[in-house]
Amino acid sequence: MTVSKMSDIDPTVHVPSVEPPLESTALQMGGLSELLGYSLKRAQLKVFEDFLRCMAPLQLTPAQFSVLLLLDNNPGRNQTEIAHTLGILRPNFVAMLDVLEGRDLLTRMRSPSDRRSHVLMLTEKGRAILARAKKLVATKHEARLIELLGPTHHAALLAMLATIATEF
Amino acid sequence: MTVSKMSDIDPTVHVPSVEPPLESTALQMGGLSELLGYSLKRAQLKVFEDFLRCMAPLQLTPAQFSVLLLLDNNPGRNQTEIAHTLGILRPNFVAMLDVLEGRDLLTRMRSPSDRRSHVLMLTEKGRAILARAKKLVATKHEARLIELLGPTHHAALLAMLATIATEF
DNA sequence: CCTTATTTGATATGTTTCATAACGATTATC
DNA sequence: GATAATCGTTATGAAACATATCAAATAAGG
Repeated sequence: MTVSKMSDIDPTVHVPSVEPPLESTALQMGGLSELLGYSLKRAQLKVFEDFLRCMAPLQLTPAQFSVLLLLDNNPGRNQTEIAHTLGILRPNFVAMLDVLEGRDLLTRMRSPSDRRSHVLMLTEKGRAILARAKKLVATKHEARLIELLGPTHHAALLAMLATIATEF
Repeated sequence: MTVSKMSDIDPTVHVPSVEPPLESTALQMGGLSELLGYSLKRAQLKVFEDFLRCMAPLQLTPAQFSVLLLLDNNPGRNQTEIAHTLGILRPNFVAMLDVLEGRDLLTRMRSPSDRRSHVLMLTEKGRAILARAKKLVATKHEARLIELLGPTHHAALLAMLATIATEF
């Protein structure tokens, strides 16, 4: 509390109304900042923004990066499996793959065992881009976040977010 | 590490290949879960989902709730100011206000001092809905999150998200 | 004053993201 | 062998997000 009590104010003294040079005062958030969802969204937007900046030389969105990373760690999976674990609906995944395949970062191959499904695999170029992307993410993006929060807090934050994502 | 060393395995013993009843094994996340942006997005989606569930009886989205809350704490502000502090672009704010005004939760009044701008104010109904909404958020929504994380972790999480949102 | 610039709410428009229904081809089930 | 389920795909729509522009009102500069 920085405001004086009424009894402290001498009515004979001219108080120069301490707020005049304020250019349209900042708004009261009214507890909005204490809403986890609000802070989550705000933080997420900032983080994605920075991700895009760091990844600008490779022209990869967060979603595209996650697809390449998942393919690299799970070769031979089909579209349904990859899309599902990323929370992407299959119809929307098609156009996404069209773009990545058009950039020659991955290939769709008809599976010999089940000729309905496509086996997804990173191309040589796809693996190269992913390697560079992982370096950029680690050194430019995530490193900045760790620097801001400290490694301990950063780890704690990750753990709490995982808890929410899986157990909420 | 739950995997035995090779030297621990007796080659004469039949190991029943511990993975057979797995229906299309879970995918390797390949470090994706350690990406703050990924976990942030996942957690944010879950939280918003729950917010909508809790708010279903009042039919308020997170964005609509934030507008009502901000108006209640900052009466007499115009559209530009409210929209700006919420990170909403003015053109998109118009339709949002049309809906809320159509539901008789707020009113647009031409300002006497500056007849370009609209002074926004909650109606009686708007204040009533907001009061019920705040109760629902506190008792159903945020309470569940605090129960999941514990009050201390919940507070720490809020603080870190605020740090990211403001200083990143 | 009078001209010029800026601001406010609004419209139009486009892009991106997200969600649902349905189809042909293939495979599984009974 | 008929029926059902699954795969990738297309079509389509709703919602969120962004840009350019407008008329009206106000502010600023000469």
